[in-house]
Amino acid sequence: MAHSTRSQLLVTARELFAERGFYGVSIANIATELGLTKQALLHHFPTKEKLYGEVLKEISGELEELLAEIAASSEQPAQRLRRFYARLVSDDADDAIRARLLMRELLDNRYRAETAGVWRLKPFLKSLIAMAKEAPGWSHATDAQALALVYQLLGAVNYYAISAPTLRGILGGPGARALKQAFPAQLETLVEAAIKSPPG
Amino acid sequence: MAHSTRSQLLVTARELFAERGFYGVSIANIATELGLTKQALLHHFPTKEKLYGEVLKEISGELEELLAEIAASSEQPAQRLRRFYARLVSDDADDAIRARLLMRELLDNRYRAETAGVWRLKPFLKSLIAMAKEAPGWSHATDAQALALVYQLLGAVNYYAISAPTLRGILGGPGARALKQAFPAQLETLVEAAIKSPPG
DNA sequence: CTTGACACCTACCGATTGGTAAGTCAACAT
DNA sequence: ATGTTGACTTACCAATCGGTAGGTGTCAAG
Repeated sequence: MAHSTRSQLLVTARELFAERGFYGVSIANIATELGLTKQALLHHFPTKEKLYGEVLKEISGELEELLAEIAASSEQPAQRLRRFYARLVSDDADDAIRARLLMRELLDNRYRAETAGVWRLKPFLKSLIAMAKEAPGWSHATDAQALALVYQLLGAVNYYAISAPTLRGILGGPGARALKQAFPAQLETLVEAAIKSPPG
Repeated sequence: MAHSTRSQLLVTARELFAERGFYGVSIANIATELGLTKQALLHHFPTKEKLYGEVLKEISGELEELLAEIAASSEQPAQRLRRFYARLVSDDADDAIRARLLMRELLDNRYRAETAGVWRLKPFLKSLIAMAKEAPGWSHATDAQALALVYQLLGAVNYYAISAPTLRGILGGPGARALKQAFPAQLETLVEAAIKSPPG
């Protein structure tokens, strides 16, 4: 049932929530996008919150999957981290949508925290910390230091990932394209430089 | 008129927009926070959009002011950049509110772009790029490369700045405090390492 | 031929949204 | 005394919000 109404609703909801935020989208918006009424949506998802929660669950699952895939590789720790961050900044439109929705959740969840099980990000961060501490020079770092590192890099990637429309506005098409081209190499440099500068 | 109703409304609006986003806050919410009716607010600001626009204008002004202040100092370029980023991650609650609101604007402005004059961030980014290109080894970098650098660092700082509640949820109080303590030093390391790794 | 489940609909609900209209009331200038 | 003005109010509006109630039509199983 890859194209069932239900899964189409989830896809559409993800896109709209990512673009306009939870309060910026009505269930009617989501349903009419597929030529349905909001009652059709409510037939598949009992409430708006539940729908949002399911979108979030899908996303956290995808993230863990991605990290697990890279963690399972036989590369060096530093190389794995580089590849992980590079992967997050891919051109894939779905990745941008996911980054936007996660950023919004980061901003909003103070007001929806426990209801949606947001702390799902916890194992994801734990894995990242573990990966960082395997890098040369980082084995003696504290968890807080390793977390600061991976979190800063996460920020470097995701901040950019959500900025595409704004940057295109500020820089214009050619400027935005030049940035898009320069960004990955600069990011790799940043990740490498950061790992090579362990604390202490 | 430092404590005029008008300026109090602007302060309250900034806080609430930062916490819940444009669509998550009603003008009635903002007004009742000060014991007023929403019509009192509409007396001072003709529409909700105009109110939001004024908040945004204030904020971009503050950012440019901060950057100008640091740019005017006699420090070395690299030192100025380090201090600028460190300043953004201060404990100041107002800084956190500003970071949250800017992040929301970054996410939302595709749908409100020209109306609110968001491209005000442009001179701010230009100044940052100029400051980066003054650092040793960066004079031959392209604008796109310098922008990639400063934008990544901006992301590293702001992503963390908006994450406080979520991280407290994930890590618990002690863990969050340890991170808060480790973050600035790690950030300085990151900025330094990044500047010392010019492209090419 | 009937039954029941499923997917979806129209009709409706009370609450809330941003905003308008038309005041009231105190302070101040003439 | 008499306007005028600024700050704020109550009363109201149509539109939209999330959600409920009670259908209709289709299709497969018995």
